[in-house]
Amino acid sequence: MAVYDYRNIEKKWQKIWDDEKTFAAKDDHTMPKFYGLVEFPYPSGAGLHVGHPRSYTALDTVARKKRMEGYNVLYPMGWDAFGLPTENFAMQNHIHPEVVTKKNVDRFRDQLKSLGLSFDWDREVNTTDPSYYKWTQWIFLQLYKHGLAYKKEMNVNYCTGCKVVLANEEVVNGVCERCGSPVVQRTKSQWMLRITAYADRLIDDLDGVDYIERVKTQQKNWIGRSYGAEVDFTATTGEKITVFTTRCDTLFGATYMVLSPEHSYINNWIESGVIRNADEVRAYQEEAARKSDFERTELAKDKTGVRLDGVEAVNPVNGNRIPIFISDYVLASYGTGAIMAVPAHDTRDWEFAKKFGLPIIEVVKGGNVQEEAFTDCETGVLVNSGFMDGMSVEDAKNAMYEWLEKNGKGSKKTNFKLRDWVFSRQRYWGEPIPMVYCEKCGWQPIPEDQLPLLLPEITDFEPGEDGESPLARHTDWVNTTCPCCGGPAKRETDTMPQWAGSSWYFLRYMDPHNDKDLVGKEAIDYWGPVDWYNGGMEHTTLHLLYSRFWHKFLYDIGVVPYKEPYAKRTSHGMILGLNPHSFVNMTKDEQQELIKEFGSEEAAKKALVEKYGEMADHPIVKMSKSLGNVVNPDDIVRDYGADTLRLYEMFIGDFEQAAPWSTSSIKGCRRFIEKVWQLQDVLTDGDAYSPEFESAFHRTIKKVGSDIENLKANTAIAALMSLVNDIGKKGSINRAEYRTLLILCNPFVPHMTEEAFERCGFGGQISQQKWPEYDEAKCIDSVVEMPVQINGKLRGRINVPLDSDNDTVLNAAKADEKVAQAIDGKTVVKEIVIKNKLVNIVVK
RNA sequence: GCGGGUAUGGUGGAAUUGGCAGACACGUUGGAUUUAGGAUCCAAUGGGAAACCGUGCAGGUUCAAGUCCUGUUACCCGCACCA
Repeated sequence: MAVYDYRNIEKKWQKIWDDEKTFAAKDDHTMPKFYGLVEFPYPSGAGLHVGHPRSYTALDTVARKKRMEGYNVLYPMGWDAFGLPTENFAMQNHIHPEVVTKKNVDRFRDQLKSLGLSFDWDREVNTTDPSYYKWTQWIFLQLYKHGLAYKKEMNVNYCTGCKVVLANEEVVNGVCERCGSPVVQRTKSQWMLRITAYADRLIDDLDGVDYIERVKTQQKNWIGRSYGAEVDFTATTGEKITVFTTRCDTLFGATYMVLSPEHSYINNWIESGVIRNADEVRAYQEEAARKSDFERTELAKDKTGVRLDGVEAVNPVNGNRIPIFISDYVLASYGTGAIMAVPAHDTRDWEFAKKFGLPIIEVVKGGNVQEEAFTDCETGVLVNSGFMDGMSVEDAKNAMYEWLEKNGKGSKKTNFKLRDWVFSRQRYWGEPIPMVYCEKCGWQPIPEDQLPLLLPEITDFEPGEDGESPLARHTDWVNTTCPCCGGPAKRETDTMPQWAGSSWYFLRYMDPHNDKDLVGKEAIDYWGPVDWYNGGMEHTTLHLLYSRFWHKFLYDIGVVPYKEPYAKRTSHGMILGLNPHSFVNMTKDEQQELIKEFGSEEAAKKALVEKYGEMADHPIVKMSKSLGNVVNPDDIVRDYGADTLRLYEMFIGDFEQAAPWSTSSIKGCRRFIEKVWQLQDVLTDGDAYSPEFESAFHRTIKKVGSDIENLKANTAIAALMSLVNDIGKKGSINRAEYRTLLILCNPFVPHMTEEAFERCGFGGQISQQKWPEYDEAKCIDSVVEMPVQINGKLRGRINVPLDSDNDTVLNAAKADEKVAQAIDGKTVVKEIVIKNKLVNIVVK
């Protein structure tokens, strides 16, 4: 009996694949290509998580199948290695981040290789490698030269824990996405990238790519485009106050105006003495500034504000004078920082008007505006609106656009929620920003032939007191000469954010060793774009958006020949763990003990929640060190084998859905692999499928193939298990059948199938074989079993030849004993036959 | 509040166009083998004694509904005063 010695089998084949470079992409550009990509990991000190292999294995099965189908496959891997955790670890342990990074990368690489993933290791990239970040810096310089990188004094999100500025995307519920510390507002001079210049294209070009729908909608919502108009009101002091509105049709209903507390006019008015309640206004402004983003959202429901006493605004369409308020429900950073308030047709304005006793004028008929704001744009009809009376909302908007243009009181305008990208970090372990500041010449880019601008070797990584970069202390590096005038100048000491290197890495894989260009023309013409990119939903509004932006910029300057980096984007669900503090996950004994202790199940659960917090109520949670429910893939590889881990991760459930890890379910996958392995012992001769299994094999080939392409590996594996169960019942398998079976299993179970293929002497390596073909006509058996229903209830089954006509089928059905019994003495009202599928006889 | 998603046995999950609900697997139970445990193999396994009843809940369309329509609830994810 063949012994399944998975440890030696897996070691053996991993070495062969490595030595022979079995999975290296070929230079033959006449072959059809397939570029599959998974998000390269951040090589953390914790090592690989069982979540990583889910994505990697899924595209690995695709890559392996595509190779067997004759594609030249590029399936690369690399390291997104700049970032805070490494720097923090380095600080605590007094080791240079470079050393830490190298150690972590080596560990990750070993772990990935132990999983038998068919990456092309010759194309490994590392974002911290100077030959790589040279090009990251080069792209920054191009952005600068094209006016898309600029320095700005601005309010930024400052993480009190990491002592670093964060992008909007990195702030979650007012706290730092990474460390959870509160985020406060600070004024700092920052490098910014003008991603907003690409806002329209980042939305519109989504139409041309094959992304799963939720990614598209999430990006669209994040970019937040809205069409409207800017309307010029006039202050009684003479200034023009411009507001943005998407509902210019309601202009006649504006009964007050609101400015954000930060609006620039306010200070002018206070200083010139126009405002009579200056103290009150000042106090409100200060209060608003003190509130963190978090508090501002917390108090979202309760509207506050102060009326400016002494100045009013004039509505351009009817000359009405309306009061002006300041309130923090109007954001300085969106639109013009000022709104016209139409309480009758906007919920927030309505709440504010009710609180401050302001008039509510209905201008769109359809609701009861004294009870609640009427915001429906579909059914309403304009009233109290002069020349627009009787129009629909849509028509009124157009009429108003026209009126505004004609009278010079405003114009159409599109606004976005998307903000420019804060690109500076006051940290050491990132790409230096290749800019120099000269007192005489201002900011100057360093000459391209001086790239890469290397990170200096330093030993003190602590951030400076007011959040200054540790590089700022290293004056010998900071002090340099101006590339423009040759005079003394200082280097930028901030570094780029974690997201920089990952914004273009997919291009470098196509041509990783090119020392002249970011990517060679021939390489990108052949390999681009990425055919299939899989990654986490958490990157939708970060990495995925940023990298699309950079790619579009590179397209604009002629570096890449196509507009969208990724033709297809899919996303995997997380692998979750069991919560050891949840009552339902405890053993019966533990539960009994708790019930004894607290009196009842309810009381026990309550006690657990008190002890461990709300989380105790959730049986399935994210894996975390503190809960001790983290599963280490190394343990699974050691105890069950890489093939079993791979098969299990693919079998665990719907790929897009989160799934709880279950170590006991792994056993079933291991059993299946052993079953397939043991079939070697019952092999018989034969160079064609045996008649009894012919249709089963054709069907399975079809199903496994299409399921892999659709990320439905779980059902592909189920089909293979069914087939193997049937073969097991027969007790033998012929060589032709076994050969096909091994190839079908290979994408999921690469090591065992290679070994079995070799032992059976089928010739060559399995990964070099052709993917089996199926014949549609042979997928169906010549005899079909059809269920027979009476009044929709199953009463019998019949076996009839494939494609039998209705009469034959009905006669066979009525000949069935149970069916005949059920019909006996009743009138047949209707007879329905669905060819090859089902019979339903309706009787009364 | 807005946007997206999910709901099927004890568990993870399957079910082309509406066409046998519960594939496949875990777990459980019984049996075989074993000194014992583990491993393996065989059998049973949605509920119910049965008629029947069963896909979050309430209706509807249909010969036929997990799937379509109307209403509703719970949970998850994203955004959150974006004018």
